[in-house]
Order: sequence, then C-alpha cells, then structure tokens
Amino acid sequence: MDLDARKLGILKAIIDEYIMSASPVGSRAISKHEEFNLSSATIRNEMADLEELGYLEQPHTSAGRVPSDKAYRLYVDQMMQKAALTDGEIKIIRAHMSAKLDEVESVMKQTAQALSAVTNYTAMVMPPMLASNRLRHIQLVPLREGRALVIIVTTAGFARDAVIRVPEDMRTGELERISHVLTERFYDCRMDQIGERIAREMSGEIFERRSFLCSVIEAIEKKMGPDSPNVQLSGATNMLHYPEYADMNKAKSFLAAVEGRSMLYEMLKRASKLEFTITIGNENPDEMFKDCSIVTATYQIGEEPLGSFGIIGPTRMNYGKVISVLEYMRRSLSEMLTNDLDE
Amino acid sequence: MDLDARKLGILKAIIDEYIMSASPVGSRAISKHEEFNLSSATIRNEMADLEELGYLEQPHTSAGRVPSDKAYRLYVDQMMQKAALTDGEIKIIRAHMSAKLDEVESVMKQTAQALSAVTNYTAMVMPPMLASNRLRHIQLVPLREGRALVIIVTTAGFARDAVIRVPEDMRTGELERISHVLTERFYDCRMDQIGERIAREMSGEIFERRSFLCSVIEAIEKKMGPDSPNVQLSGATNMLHYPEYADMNKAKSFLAAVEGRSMLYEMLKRASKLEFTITIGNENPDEMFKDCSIVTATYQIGEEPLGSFGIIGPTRMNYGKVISVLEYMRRSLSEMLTNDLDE
DNA sequence: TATTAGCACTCTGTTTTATTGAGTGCTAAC
DNA sequence: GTTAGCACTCAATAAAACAGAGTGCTAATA
Repeated sequence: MDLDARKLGILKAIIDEYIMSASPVGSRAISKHEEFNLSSATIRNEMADLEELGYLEQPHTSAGRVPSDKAYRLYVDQMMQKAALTDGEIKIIRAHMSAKLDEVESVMKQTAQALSAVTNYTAMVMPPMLASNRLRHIQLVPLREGRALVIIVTTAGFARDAVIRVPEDMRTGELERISHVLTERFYDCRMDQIGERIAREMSGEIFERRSFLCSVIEAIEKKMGPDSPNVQLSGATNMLHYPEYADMNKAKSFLAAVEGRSMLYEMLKRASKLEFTITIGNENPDEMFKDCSIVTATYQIGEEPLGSFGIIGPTRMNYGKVISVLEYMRRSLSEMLTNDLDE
Repeated sequence: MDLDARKLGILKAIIDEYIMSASPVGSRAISKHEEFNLSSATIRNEMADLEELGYLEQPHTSAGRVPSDKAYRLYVDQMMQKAALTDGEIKIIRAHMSAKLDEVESVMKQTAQALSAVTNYTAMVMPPMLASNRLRHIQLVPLREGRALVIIVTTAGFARDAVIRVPEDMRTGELERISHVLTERFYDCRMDQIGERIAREMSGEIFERRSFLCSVIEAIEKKMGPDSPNVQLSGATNMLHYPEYADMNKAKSFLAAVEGRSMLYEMLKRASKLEFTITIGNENPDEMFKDCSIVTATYQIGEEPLGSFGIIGPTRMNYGKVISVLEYMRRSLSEMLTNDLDE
C-alpha cells in the first residue's frame, strides 16, 4: 500500500478543508468533492489507509480525521500552491510600510504589525544583526563628569549607543580626538572584527589612554554581539481567535512563552541562515511550540543577510498565503532598508 | 444614616477580604472577625446600609457583596495602609535592575519586568520625554550618496537618530562643519525650544545650506516630540491568572487593548504631570479599562520629570503593595538614570 | 476486484433536570 | 440596638437524556 495519486488528492482535500474549518473532516465532506466522484465509503477506506500510513489522525473513534504533522510536511513540500496576495492585502502592507519611517526601530515595528494584520497570525521581527556591517563612524560625547556616550554608526545607517566611564582628567578635546582616531583607524572594518583587529594592531603600540580605549571597544563589541534581543512582536492575541487556543491554559502558556521574547529570538537567529524556513509542529525544538508552525524569511541590505522575521500560527496554518506574504515582505523590507530609509 | 466608625471598619474588612479572595464576601465571613464581635445579622444590616450609600454592590440577590469603585476610592484615600516591601520583593527588583544596563532602552525594559514580576499585574513604562532635556551634541554622519544619519545627544545621555536626505553635492567635510556649528549654536538649549530658536535666530542670516539645515532641525524636532510611543510592557499575561479575566472575551479585549501600546502611552503621558496617580475603574476615561485600576508614578533626572510608569490590574488590586512598589521603583529608577547608567 | 449502500455502534456536545449550598431579607424575641 | 430563626433566591455543579456526526464492517453490485 502506497501513496497513489488518488490518496494524495484526497489527503490534499482533507488538509485544505481542515485548514479552513479547524474541525476534523469526515468522509462525507470529501465524497462531495466533484473531482473524486467517490462514495463516502470509498473515501473512508482511503482514509483508513492514510491513517495507517501516518498522515491522518483521529481525535477519537467517531470523529473525522485530522492531518498529522507528517501530512503538513508533505503538503508544504509537494502539494500546496502559493496564494498570491490580494489587492486588499497589499494595501494593508503598504499602509503600514509607507508611513515616514526614518528609524530602524519603527521599520521593524511596522513590519511586524503589517505581517500580523495581513496573516492574522503572530508576527515577529528580529532587528538587524550588525556583525556583517561595516563601521562608518565612532563618536564620543562627554556627559556629566566621568561619563561619556559612545555612539557607533554602521555603513547601513544603524546606530548604537552606550554610556561608558571616562577617566576624570580627560578633557572634551581629547574625547573628540579619540573619536577621530578610532573612526579613521577602523573605518569600513567589519563590526565583528574590530575586537580582533584591536588586539592585533594595538598590542605593539603604546597608548596613553590604553585602558580607556579598551573599555570603549568593549562597549562597542557588546552592542554588536548577539543583538540585544528586542524582537518586535505583533498580533500575539490573534491566536486567541483560533479554536486551537480556546482553552485558557493553552492560550496562557502560548502568550507567556511569546512575551518573553527570548525563545523567539533564538528561533529567528537559527532561521537567519536560510532565506526561508518552515517548521511544522513537532519539528520545532521548543516544547512550547509543538503545536505551532513557524515560517520565517530573512531580510538583507544588498547581498548581506541582516536578520530574519516570521510568523507563528497553528500547524493548521494557511501556508500558501503565509509564504507569499513573507516573500513579498522580504522584498519590500530589503528594498526599504537599502534605499528608502528616510521618506 | 451616615458612615460611622463601625461602618467604616466593616467596609474596610470587606474590601480587604475581597482583594484577597475575589469572590463576594458574605455577612458571616465578617462576623467572624474578632474585633467587631457582632452577629452576622447585624453585619447584614450594616451591609444593607453600605449598599444604600453606594459603597457595596450585590452581583445578585443571595450572593455576598462586592466593593464599588466609590468604596475603593475611599479605601485608597483614607483607609488603606501601605505594605512595605518584603526582602524577597526587593531581591526580585534588584535582580532585574542590577544587570549591566548601559542603554536607556534596556533600563525601561528591566523596570517593566521588575514591576510586573513583583506585583503580578501588568506593568508599563514610558520612555523618557526629551523635551525638557538640553542638547549636548549633534552629529551628521554621511551614509551612501544622498543620505546621512543625524544623531542628537542630550545632557542626560539620551541619543536619537534619524536618516535624512543630503544634497548630492555636499562633501563629508561640510557635514562635519555643520555638525560643529549646530552643536555650538544650540548647546545646552532645551530640546523643545530648538525649533523656535532656529526660526528666530536664523531668519536674518543667509545660509548657503538653508533648506538642508531646516530638514535637519525638522528631523530633530520630530524625534523629540511626543516620543515615539514605544512604551515598554510586561506581564500582560499576568492578568489571565485573575478570575476577573477567566472569561476569554474579556481577556482577549484586555490583551488587544494593551498590545497596541497607544492607549497606555496616552495614559502615561497624562499621568506624567503628577508624581503619583491612582485611577480606579470608572474614573478611567478609556472604556476599555473601566474595570481596571491604574497606578502610576513619574521618574526623573535631578528635578526634571522625564516620564512615567505604572501598573494596571483589576480594580480589586493590592493598592497598598502596589504603591509601595512604585515608590521604591521611582526612587531607584531616578537614581539609576541620574548616576549609574553604565555599570 | 473495486465500489457502494446499509446498518449498528461509538462518542462528543448540548440541553434538560435535580440538587446543593451560600447568602440574603425579614420578623419576632431578647 | 442586637440577634436567632426561617423562608426564599439564585448560581453553580452534577446527573441524565438526547441528538448528530462519523466510523467500521458486511453484503450486494458493476
């Protein structure tokens, strides 16, 4: 017994149906599909086979069948067709993205909102990882006594800042001078190589302000590292609309898991190595998301991947639509970051 | 019939009891309090009076009584005692606040988390409004052709950035020069007065780069204005633990209201004029929060109020504890921003 | 041999009905 | 002014009855 064309067709019909209705689908519902022209009894036999093969599951004896994770996997790999965006959906996205966005933070936020508004699932967006960016400018700004703000700007226009200590006897002019020296020396250096280069190039030389410089570099490195997990989240409550989360406890634990961004951050980081990922139910390493599916995409400036974003929904998710939305968003986000960040 | 001492005592007992139990309190429960030494029948009479006076309500005949908003108001104004923080609670706060916090963003986030962890309600923290800050530094950093990043630093060490357009023919040196001129000219000027001063002082002079300068100032002003509403939120799901939100729909609408930060932002902005505010149920202008109470406090650097934060919970909230927590937090946050933003 | 009609059976979800128990208001006695 | 006593109310829970969707199996059919 193997998966012939008919079984495949029936399985697809069941999955499509279940994605729509969220309730177990019975043989009669499928037998009504004209393309098959089979009685419910025949469908029942086929369904029994599909169950044996592991593609369907029965919540209890006299309910219809529900697709298994294995079935969804097959579905996204071979059967599903992408659903092009409707005009309405494009409009929604545009509405979010066309506002004057002059700050990375708000681009991330709007992206998340657009995604969740269009898909009705939960959206997450990871801020850009700056490791692959190149340094454009370093500026030290004196604050009250003993403190200064160090600001780093990358080629792509991202800025980070941190408060650092400054030796009491240092004058403003000197901070200005150091800013210049550092900018010049590390101009166009990859952010994740600054630490290394400092170790190499400065080891021989003698700097009056050695320890201070080290603390500056340290602060910079910290900011560039695993970019402080402020993942943008939007539409977490969308999940409450779905019958999968009608149970209070399930809803509670989902929301709690998602609220403490860290799991999402890990997921997105993992996913940022591939242009797209689809993770279905069990395939998810986090126990918490065993009955969710997660679809992600990466965004980039030019050729450099910068970060990733994605949506979380029930395994019974409208994969075709979601994938199209992410493809669209990936393009428009990358474009936006490359060209338009200011109008 | 008026509120004599006995009625007051009984009312307080009822409120305290209800805050603990969340279920309507009956006459028998109160009659057991030793301090009164009254039978349940007497209590019943008093309760009937209190109901007539508008301090108690009955969900239905044959249930106990529930305090009205009016009762809570009286409670917080006159009867409630503050509950000092326990060692455990202080430890929780310290754990959040003592991490290396070198960025305002993360201070806000940690504050929100500490608040929600300690109170078990929902916490919100508004980022600093920079209007009353003074300018410390302006820096223009050239990016790809035609774009630059403008960075503003205030005395208190807050930085903001925005991408702006630059005339194609402008050279790096010129941007550097303009940075210096602007910094010098507006050094120590209140952020919310820069626009005004520009209008006044520059109207006479002729600058080669007039329109460009205007766009720089415009970008600055926008950043300083109603500080882009990225209110930090934490513990929204805490509410789901309370029987008040056992109903899915209530939970859903609360979470949705809170997710779109904007209402919270408005609340916090309004509240930022007073050191503390307590808003109970109906007193809240937002329909959405008619059965919540909101307690807020402001934080500051030196004498200047910078922003506010607070917690949202059911009207049946542990006011005494919450107020103590906010007082504590107000001090430690203000201190932190004034002195320690770097270790 | 593959398909189908028919039928008994299973199991959930909903509605209906009883039952319990906490709490009240009122009256009459203290 | 206080209290014991009692009838009454009402929500919440449990138990019972019922409806309906769906299945698996068997025997007939093409």
